[in-house]
Amino acid sequence: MAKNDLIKDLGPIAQRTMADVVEKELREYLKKKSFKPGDALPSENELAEALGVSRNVVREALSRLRMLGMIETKKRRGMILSTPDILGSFERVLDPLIIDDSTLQDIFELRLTLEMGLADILYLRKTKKDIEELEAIAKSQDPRGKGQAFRINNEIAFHGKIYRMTGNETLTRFQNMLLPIFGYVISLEKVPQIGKVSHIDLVNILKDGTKEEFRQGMLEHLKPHFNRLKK
Amino acid sequence: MAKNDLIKDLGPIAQRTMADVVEKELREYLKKKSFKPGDALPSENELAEALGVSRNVVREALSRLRMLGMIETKKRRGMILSTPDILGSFERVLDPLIIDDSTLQDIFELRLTLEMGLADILYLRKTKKDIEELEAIAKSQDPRGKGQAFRINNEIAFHGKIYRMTGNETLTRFQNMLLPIFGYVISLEKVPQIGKVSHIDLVNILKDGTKEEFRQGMLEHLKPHFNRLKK
DNA sequence: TACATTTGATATGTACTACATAAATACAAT
DNA sequence: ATTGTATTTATGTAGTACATATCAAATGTA
Repeated sequence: MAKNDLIKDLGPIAQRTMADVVEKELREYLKKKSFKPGDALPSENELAEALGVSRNVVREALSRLRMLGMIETKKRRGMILSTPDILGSFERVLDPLIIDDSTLQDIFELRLTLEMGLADILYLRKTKKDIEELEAIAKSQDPRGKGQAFRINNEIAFHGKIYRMTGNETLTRFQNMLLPIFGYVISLEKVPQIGKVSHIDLVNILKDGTKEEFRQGMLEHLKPHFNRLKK
Repeated sequence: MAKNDLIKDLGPIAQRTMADVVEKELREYLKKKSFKPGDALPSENELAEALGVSRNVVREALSRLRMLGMIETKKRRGMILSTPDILGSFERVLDPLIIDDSTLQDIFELRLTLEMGLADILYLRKTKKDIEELEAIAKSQDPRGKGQAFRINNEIAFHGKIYRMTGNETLTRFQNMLLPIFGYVISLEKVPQIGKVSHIDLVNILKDGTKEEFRQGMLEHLKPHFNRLKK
């Protein structure tokens, strides 16, 4: 049997460390006991003894949960369960340089999907004031290009404002995190292309147009990106 | 000055532990040296000595990076940088029970946004075979309710298939993670409501209809959820 | 009694040591 | 050339020790 086949059939044995096990164990423990935010956890020593591992291992596992914001620790008081920032952990990993190309492409498409799906919530929440601010941003953007960096900043300012207009903080933060990826993928293209519908056009649609018109306008605006998608 | 103002102005001093600092330090180190996946890292002892902390602290920081999939460790060989699973960390935190209500609502809307934005990529990639499979799923679903659990499973199967049809693995996994949240928020409503457009209707649109018709159909299908959104 | 101060106990944070274990390397043997 | 053996090295785990912050109780004071 060829070596490649062997690798395919067997693969490396996943060797889990005690810290891995304890992390999982703790997570299940928290779930099982249905701890609520603010509830106190047993001390590190108690956990270590109960699990039959060294305090060291417990601390490595706790360190992970702490990073995710699932627990907070105070000296003497002990540890309490808290409500994690769900995007915090995400943020740590979103570096274009360490993400594989396939996933980068996926994220690129994910962002396009969000952009095309915004219209409904946007039209539910947009205010006159918001549109005025968006217009100000769009007008400050000279269509005559001043280089790649300037163009990308424009994009960020404009689209970022649109997300903020939805009033959805998680969504806004999320798209903000996706921006570097998006920018990275765009930077790979040789000749930057611009859609037929400009930012100003979109603002005008937001003023008088319907949801459907806005969606159509956004599609046109993003057309160059959609055109690059592979079937 | 009232106490609340004080808290607002000053806030608690964020007491960062050495592990926090080392984690950040390591992350910057990896970035600065522009390590690529597969590259070997210094040993724990070397890192500890260089940073002037105990090996213990270094291990707590490394444990976090290991959880995120940023590094892999093998005995004797040492540590190597690897490409993290960007959704892996996300998954760990997505428990409806520990997320605050405001964020739950945000995620609910995020999922609706994705659903409404899918049409373009879906129409780019859908195949005849996919539609047939989707139809099979839709037809196996008896519209006469068999209880909440059955209805939710139907939703998951059908919409899950739609996401898979986009060929975007990250997107598919992402929505799969959002499902528990979505289900949880829905379960809070007293009287379950069903949109005018059924799954079978959506399949039929996919067969013959346009992108815009599909989007309109999806909007109708999700109408009960959209109606619950607050302005 | 009410309030301020001191003291003690406790849980986390950090350091250090020790050893088991796995794995790469070199070398010997069949 | 493949297999077996010894050595070395880095991680994985255990355990001890102590600093530090903080809660709680005890003590002192008006």
